[in-house]
Amino acid sequence: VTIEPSSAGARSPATLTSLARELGVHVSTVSRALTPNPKGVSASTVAVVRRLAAERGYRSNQAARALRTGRSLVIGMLVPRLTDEVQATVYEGVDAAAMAAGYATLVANTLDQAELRSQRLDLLLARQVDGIILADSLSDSNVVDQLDAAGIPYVLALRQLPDRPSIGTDDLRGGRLVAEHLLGLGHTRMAVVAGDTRASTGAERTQGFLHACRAAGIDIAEHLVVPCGFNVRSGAAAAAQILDKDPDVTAIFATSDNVALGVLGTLRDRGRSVPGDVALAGYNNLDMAAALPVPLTTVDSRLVDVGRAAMHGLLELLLGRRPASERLEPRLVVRSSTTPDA
Amino acid sequence: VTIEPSSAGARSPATLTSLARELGVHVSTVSRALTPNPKGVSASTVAVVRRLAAERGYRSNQAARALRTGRSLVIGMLVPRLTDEVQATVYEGVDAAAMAAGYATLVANTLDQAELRSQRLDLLLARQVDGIILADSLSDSNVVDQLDAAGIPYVLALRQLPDRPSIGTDDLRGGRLVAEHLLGLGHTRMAVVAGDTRASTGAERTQGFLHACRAAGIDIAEHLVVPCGFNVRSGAAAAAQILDKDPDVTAIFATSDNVALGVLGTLRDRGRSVPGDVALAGYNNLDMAAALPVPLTTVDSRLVDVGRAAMHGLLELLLGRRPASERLEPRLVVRSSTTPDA
DNA sequence: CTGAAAGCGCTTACAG
DNA sequence: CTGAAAGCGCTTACAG
Repeated sequence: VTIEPSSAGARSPATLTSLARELGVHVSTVSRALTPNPKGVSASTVAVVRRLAAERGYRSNQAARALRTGRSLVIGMLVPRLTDEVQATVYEGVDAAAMAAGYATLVANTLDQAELRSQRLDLLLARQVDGIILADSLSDSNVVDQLDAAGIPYVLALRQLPDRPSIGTDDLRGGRLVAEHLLGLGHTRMAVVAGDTRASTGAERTQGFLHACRAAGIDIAEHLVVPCGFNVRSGAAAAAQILDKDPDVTAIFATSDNVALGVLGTLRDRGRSVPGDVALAGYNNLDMAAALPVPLTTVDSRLVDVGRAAMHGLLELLLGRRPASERLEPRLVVRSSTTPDA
Repeated sequence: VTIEPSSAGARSPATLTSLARELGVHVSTVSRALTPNPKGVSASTVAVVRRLAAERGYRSNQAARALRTGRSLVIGMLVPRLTDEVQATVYEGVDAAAMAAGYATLVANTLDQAELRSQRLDLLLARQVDGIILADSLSDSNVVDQLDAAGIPYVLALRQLPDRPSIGTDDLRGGRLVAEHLLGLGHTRMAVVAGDTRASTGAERTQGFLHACRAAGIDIAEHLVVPCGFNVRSGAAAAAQILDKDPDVTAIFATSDNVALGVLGTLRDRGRSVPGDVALAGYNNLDMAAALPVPLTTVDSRLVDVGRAAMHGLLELLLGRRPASERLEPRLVVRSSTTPDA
């Protein structure tokens, strides 16, 4: 079979049928020859078919494949907001693992708003996603019930919910690590900027911190544990509230680096130095943390690993197995915002 | 027609055929009744069909629709890396506009690597995307030629290329705004951390800056214009190089806020204060810029608007019209990193 | 206004 | 090892 030079772009895209016609074989033969591990086709046929397919720039039509097989090879992911580097990093892990497994990922921002969350979920389901990764779970969110009812496989990432398959880091332990570090430096007058406590991340990091303090005989007043949104602005406001209530705190734990950055801004505005007047710790170990004028002590929450593991869990689910929920080990990263000599 | 209570989740998902059977009408009638603006169907039929569709939780199968109509209602977007808040913000604009128009967006990281770029492009094309937004163009990238050859509509966002449809901000002007600001403060000994000069953003912001300086009679030595990757680490290294060559620069312009953050770290390590010893300006006006211990002077590059406009341009293209390339107006945001009293 | 039919491109069980 | 057929769920031009 001689192959005509293809007049680039002009002709309509190659299909199994067009290849079959050109080769004088049946479309089903072409289809078989093009599967990853062809079986029941002669090696020579495979070679000829693949050569022409490459020549013609053939690309399998995923819509047709999806319709026929009932699997779209697309998974959906719901995140609070992708401009948050924390979320974007988890997504990076998900996407890498998804691509490696032949899946594409459709992400959607839900801005932690219930209405938007269910609207975007609907859109994902209409797109026939094979499964979903939820990185935006809040204690009051009900999308998991919708998913259970619809029978769509899903895995929670980063934020967990009781009795649901989920992958995250051990946030209780992460909070404890920070507490032990600050206690070891002699701090007793401490405050927590807790983040969104409807998210298990904010709640458990805070809880782990408070537990460890209590175990050391230090009780932290309730009004010095201030919830806030997981962003710079909201962190700044929460810090202001704390300093109004107790201007003499010597250490602040923020449950995310972005929140810590907001706290830093407020401390600056109030003329308090870090760590001279106030020691400050964040969480997540974003790139930004190391680069700040005063490098930030924080906890590495292994966000790419979380994303990758969540996708692997979902793949298990898609194969009909039951993946175990996992809690990865967090790691304390000590820098100058808590210890000047770091 | 009475509607049986649906046994949630258990039964297989509703299709046009299942609805038609249940109502005793033809599938084509159901299809027509469910289009946004039904024509050639009686109002009463529309009502009955829609009621049952809602009751049964019917969702149009997008794979089937795509196969039949030849349009997937999915667009692809190539970005260097979504963990860069700049890119994530452009994506947010694209996604918002896409969703409003009934499109889903498939994003892919290309890490500014040619090989990965063409691999991910291939995957997008196999998914039958209707069009593509390229936010990762470099002067040496050839994917646009591939796209031209394949006849796929595309729009460049943020980074431009000669003679291609593109939406961005006026980076020449943005660079000029920074130069005029610094010149106005009396600086003459200045340096530029240029970012990736294969990207039009890095190249033009730098060019605009240098032009304005030259127009004011200030020439900046070539070795004080240092290219780097658009990230914190690389910005830090470039700043070190600059300070090694001229320890007495009084002002540095970084073509992105992340790069500026890296410069800040190096200045800290060298014991130089900002703006006392060195004035520093960034670009993009990320949230982080305002929160830094020394709030950062920067240029608002209207990233969400860029994303939204790029998607609108692509929609025009999909309708067969030729959208004009656009350059949005940047805006200088002065903060304390250049003027202590700001 | 409604029905009947064709067909988008693919995969897969069934023959031979 | 190859062919022929059916069918995934939808849309749309064509009849009536």
